[in-house]
Amino acid sequence: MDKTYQPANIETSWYQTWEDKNYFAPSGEGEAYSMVIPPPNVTGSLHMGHAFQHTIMDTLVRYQRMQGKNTLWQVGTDHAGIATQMIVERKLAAETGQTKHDLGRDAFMDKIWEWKEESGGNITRQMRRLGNSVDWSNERFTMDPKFQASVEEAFISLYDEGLIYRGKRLVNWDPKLQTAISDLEVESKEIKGKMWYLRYPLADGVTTDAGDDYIVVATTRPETMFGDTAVAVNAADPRFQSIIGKEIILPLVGRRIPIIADDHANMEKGTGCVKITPAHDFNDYEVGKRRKLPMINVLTFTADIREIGQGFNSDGTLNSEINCHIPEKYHNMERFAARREVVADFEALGFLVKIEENNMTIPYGDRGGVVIEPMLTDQWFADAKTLAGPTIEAVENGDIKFVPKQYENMFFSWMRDIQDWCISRQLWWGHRIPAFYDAQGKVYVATSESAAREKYNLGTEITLTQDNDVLDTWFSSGLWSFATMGWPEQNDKLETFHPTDTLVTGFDIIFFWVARMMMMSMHLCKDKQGKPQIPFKTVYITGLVRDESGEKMSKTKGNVLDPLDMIDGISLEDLLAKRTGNMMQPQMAEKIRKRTEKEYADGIPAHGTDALRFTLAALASTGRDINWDMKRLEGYRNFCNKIWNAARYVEMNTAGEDCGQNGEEVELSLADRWISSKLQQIEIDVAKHIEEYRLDLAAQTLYDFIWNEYCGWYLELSKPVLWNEEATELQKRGTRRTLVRVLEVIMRLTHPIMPFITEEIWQSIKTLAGVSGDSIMLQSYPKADLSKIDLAAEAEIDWLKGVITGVRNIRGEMGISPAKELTVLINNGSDEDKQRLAANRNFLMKLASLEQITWLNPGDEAPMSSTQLVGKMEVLVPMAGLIDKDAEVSRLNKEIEKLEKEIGRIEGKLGNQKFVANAPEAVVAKEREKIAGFKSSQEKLIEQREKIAAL
RNA sequence: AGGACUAUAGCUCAGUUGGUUAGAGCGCUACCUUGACAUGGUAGAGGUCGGCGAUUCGAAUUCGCCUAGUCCUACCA
Repeated sequence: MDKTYQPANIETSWYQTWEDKNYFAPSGEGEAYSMVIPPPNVTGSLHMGHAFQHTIMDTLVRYQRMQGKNTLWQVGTDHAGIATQMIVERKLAAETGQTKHDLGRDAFMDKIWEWKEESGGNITRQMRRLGNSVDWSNERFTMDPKFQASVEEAFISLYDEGLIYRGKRLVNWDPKLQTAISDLEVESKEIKGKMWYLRYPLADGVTTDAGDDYIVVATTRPETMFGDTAVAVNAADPRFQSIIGKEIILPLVGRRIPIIADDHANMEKGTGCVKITPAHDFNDYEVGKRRKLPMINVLTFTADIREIGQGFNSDGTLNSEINCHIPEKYHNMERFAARREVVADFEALGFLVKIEENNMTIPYGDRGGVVIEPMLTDQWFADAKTLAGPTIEAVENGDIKFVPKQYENMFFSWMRDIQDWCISRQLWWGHRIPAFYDAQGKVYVATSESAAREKYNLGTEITLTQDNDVLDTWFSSGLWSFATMGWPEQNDKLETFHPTDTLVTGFDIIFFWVARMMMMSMHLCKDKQGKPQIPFKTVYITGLVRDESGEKMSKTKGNVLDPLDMIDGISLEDLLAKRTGNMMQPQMAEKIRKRTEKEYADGIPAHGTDALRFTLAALASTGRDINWDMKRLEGYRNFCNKIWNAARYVEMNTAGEDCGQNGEEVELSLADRWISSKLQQIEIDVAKHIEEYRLDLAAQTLYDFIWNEYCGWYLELSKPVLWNEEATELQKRGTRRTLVRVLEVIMRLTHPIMPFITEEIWQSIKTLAGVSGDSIMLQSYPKADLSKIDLAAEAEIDWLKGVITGVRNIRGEMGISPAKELTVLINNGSDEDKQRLAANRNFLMKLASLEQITWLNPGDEAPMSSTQLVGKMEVLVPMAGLIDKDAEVSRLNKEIEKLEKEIGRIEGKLGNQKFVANAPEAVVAKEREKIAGFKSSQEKLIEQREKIAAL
């Protein structure tokens, strides 16, 4: 073994071995345990959030595999419709200046597939580097033909049941991407905007009660006024009673529109008069439906002003009666330019009453980043309300559990108020909607044109054309848990592994994905009793990985970290290139450069996969966001090095030696019995923490045991045995056997979190430990043997540690060199102390670095000494020539003061009658015991201090 | 506006059913190249647990209010 831990030397080769030997695939034996990976974007790359989730998933699946389960971790990617199409469009524009329309649909699709081939390996490469034990033999992609068939089947059966329908509705329209998007893809942002108060003149000489021949409406979107089809006032508003039913003449356009009464108009807000534009505002749309108002769409799909509006009736049918005139100067004008013009024209007419500053929230597309436009279009919708019902029940009755539980509330609040889901997208990259239209626009839903003819009995004289649109990516992702396993085909895999056990994902996609997967699975999959099948039993929600100052990592902020850079390291130059290259907002580059140079002046050194995984596990307290801390990563790399060197020590002392592999007789030292005892407790704790999704506690438990107990104490305690020429072969064999066996167990315990280093070490010591097997991956997870718990040994080691630490404390405080071997006297010891001293003299001499230990009997004269207490027993280090009187007095004072504080605190407690009367007996007794101990210690130290001070 | 979460050492975080001398890592101080490891060892320093109040014999832990921050939902003519 190398002297220092070199992760790069071991990681890739072990992964290759595991994969080649197909260890990741289900074993086919034992109880099933399954998980599906949240499918990442096929052309994307993994960020820290993925690394975090993948570490959790891999730890769970490796743990379950070692528990003997038949484990499946289903892997795959999704096609990420909008994101991928955008990238390829941008690439195309940059390379050839062409748009997708220049190429045409088929040729453009070829370009996307090329891009997928080119960049699609990224993710899977990263996953291999992260050590993820996914079942590569069953890798899936949402655009694979088989998956495509599942998507079509789902769509068609939902349509046939009436749960999918098509309609002309107002939807969220992204004018940049020119597609509809769902509510969830809209992000609200606070913005300082303006409110314009516009005068609308009353027609036919009508006046208001106040005598005005106009009314004033307030609006944040003047440019939509071309599409106004009414002005609403509240029926109860005394100011406008007399004009309800009258008309106004819409400025700039000249159209007469009615003044209607509707509760939507709030008397307290604005002027009490609201312009109603049903084709461009969700509230107005509802008003329009209630009041049967016509709708006029005045915007193009790129959100420019149309040359003439499109008129519709409130039911969505064409209305050719209504005047849709738009003044020529506005034709094809961009929406915000049009806004300025409308305001200017109103001002010129004297119709602009005032402008107010207005704080408001504006909807932006989460992908395109431009303001979303409510747009009247034909779209496909899924009846989410109906689909949601059973999923709510499943969470209510505990069939599906969220960890942490508070996310259930979030889930409920959303599901109980769910809106129909717009599932069509005006994109090319995705699953094309399996719907066909005849010349009259009548729709036929089937997998293909010929299937449609057959299903609907259509003759060849009828021409059919397929719907141009594709499905929302989340529609296909919603099928992920079961379509990856072959649904609609009923097969063994589905039967064995569905429902899956655990889903690990982030809270940000609970609605996008988790809820949709629940809806789809419960509607489309039924168990043998016909009961809706849930997709997973537990949803483990992780927090976000943020940067060191708590900010979200994002490309625009330039604070993104690639998990592989943490593993393999990266130079500052390369990191800068990564962060500032190919930016959407190049103006940020300078700021990012400065920040990166400051934080990573020397780039990032390599830490290895195991250290990264251990860090992520150690930070994974459930549901909490993680602020990434590079120092912590360094600490855990050092931990790996520690393990590595401990293993070297073990190997050096056991290789070629008799370690009792064949069950030879051994004699176990106190330390041997103690470490074995401790190990049992650790085995219980770690398994419990993993089962409870507390990987942070599991990691902490392992860290503490390995570093502080095994390395810190046990390895040191093994030296006096192994290096003692007087030790018997039985004793040496006992210690060697314990050394190597405990290490072997530690490796198995730690393997789910740190797969590589544990495999490497396990391989090199397995024979010494008397075990065989091809890989640690396939070994069983350690299980505690309660018969090995030895409380007497633990108590005796505590005593031993007390004496050693006592001497070391004197040494440290008094500045005595560790090289100086000390003489120690033991005073006021009990019979038990005497016995323990006799039994452990060898350990004490070595670990406390002593020259001599002398047991003082009652009446024996003790020299002036520095004192440490172990219980009632005094550990004395003679001061002569070594220790300064004043230093010792001040050391004692420090101790005495500490005890004084504690004694005062407990005295207060015990002096409180209510405490003594009400607290449980055991608690009171414990306090009494404590204070007695503190008092006797304090007395001894005071006595000692007086003696020394008197010198 | 409604809801959720968070606030513990200089920093990043633990603290399970109320009873601990409130812990870990990093950082800090002093000393140490002792035959696994300086990516190390030994000994230390450092916290009135965001604030106020309540319940209790006893609160970091339970409850209420407040402050700060993060997030979600809704509304904004």
